[in-house]
Amino acid sequence: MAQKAAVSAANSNKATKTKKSQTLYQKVDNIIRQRLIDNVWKPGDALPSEMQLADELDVSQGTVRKALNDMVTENLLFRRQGLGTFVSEHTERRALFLYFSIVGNDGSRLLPESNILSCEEKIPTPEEAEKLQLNQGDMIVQFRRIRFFNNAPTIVETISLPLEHFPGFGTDVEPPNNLFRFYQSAYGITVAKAEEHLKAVRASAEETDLLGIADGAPLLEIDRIAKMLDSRPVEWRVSHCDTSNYRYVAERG
Amino acid sequence: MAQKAAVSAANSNKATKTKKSQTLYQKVDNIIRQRLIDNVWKPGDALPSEMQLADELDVSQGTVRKALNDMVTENLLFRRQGLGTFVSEHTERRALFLYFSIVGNDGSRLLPESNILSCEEKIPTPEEAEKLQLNQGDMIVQFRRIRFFNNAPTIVETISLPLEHFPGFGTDVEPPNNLFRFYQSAYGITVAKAEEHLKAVRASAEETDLLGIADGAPLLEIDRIAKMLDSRPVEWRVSHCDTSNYRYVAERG
DNA sequence: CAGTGGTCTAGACCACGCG
DNA sequence: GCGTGGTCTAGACCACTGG
Repeated sequence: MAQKAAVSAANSNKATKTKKSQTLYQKVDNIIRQRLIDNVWKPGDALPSEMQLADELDVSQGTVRKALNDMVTENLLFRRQGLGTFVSEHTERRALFLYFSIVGNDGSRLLPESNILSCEEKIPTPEEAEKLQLNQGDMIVQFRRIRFFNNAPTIVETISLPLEHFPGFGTDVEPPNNLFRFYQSAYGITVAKAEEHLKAVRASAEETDLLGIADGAPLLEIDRIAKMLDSRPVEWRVSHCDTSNYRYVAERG
Repeated sequence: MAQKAAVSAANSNKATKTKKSQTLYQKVDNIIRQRLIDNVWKPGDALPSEMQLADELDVSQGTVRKALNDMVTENLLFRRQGLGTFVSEHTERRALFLYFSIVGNDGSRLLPESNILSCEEKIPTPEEAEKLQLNQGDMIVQFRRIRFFNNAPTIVETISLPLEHFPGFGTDVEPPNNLFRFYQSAYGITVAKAEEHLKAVRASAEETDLLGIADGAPLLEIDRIAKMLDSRPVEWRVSHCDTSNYRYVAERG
């Protein structure tokens, strides 16, 4: 029989107060979250059933359910009635709807194709080190690529990664189009959330050339930090988009 | 005694199937939502307690709780332990954090001041009628304003409203800086969500002049439709922002 | 103090997916 | 048929608020 990993050693009615008051379902949440971070359960895997988890952690099914539901709303897990609870994967659809906000003027969604322009390992600039929260001496791998919608060049991207987490990236293998899925399958790194900063900028001479647009045309700059399950930054990406035929969408409220 | 408004007339164990399968808490949700739309409970009001609602609607407290919690995550309601459940208001903070995405380069949040440039009632163009889902013959009120951060002109906005919902707007009274709060207090209209479309555009000659920027400088265009509780559009706003010292922020995932 | 929402439990039945 | 998650109930106790 599996040994019980009770959430709390002493759960008597008026237990001695622990320093940090944390509810039961929060403890359950943290335990499950840690197992995702440790890759105990990998993307695509089914979790044990609610009853099994409740049994193992010595809480009621309702408490497990609340913890799981919270993680479902965070898109870390998803559930299918009659089947089970599963760890989210970075599928094409997920990349398209959760982490890619550029759509056609008619609202159509499509992942653009990519061509790598350059790739190098380098010592980070102070800005890069700060954005990726690097330690002294950490290296990064940085590459630029151009992206096409229906063969029309539309986006120029500069992507920086902490080399520590991505050994051999860009030298042993060609980076694929869907990067987040690749981070997950090749390095076990799951992108859990991202913060985007947007500005309007003038196209550089190089961008003018690459995108085939007028001199000094306006481009939409998307400056994004992507973070892992434990909130550490994993990727810094700056995208410059020609929004003549495309737009960035966001929901508020 | 208040008359019971039971959610379902016949709730026997194996009730005759209704055409649309809807769960109990969804019915409760819809009833409460409709009361918000009908202004039975106004912004700032406290709802009856969970037990009272459960009693009135003839369901358990847990079912009411689930319905209320769903609406809390939608920001329609908020709860304060020991006090009660309340209808959300468009306070300054709400406007700032939920519906205003422009922050300083250092991350500071501040609502800009506004000056009205022009205001008129007019027949909508086909595009305006489509964006606001107007019927034949409906009029709109349209005004332009310029917005300042610390006295620096930064945003030029064009705002269109269906006159039907805003009688006397712009003629009887000067539109204030915080519009959403004004829609709510003066017209009983609550903005519940919004969809934003972003592009990079060149400043027009007029904008160049108003914002004191270089000729043809890039501006961030925010094209937004704001919707009421029942999802009907109430406002179309196009903002052109000088993002030299400010940026638009969004969270993903 | 009484009343509110917040947490937790236990058990029942339903709806779904698969063999 | 069986196991899964989804819904619903009933009741207990806790934590917070205000008078």
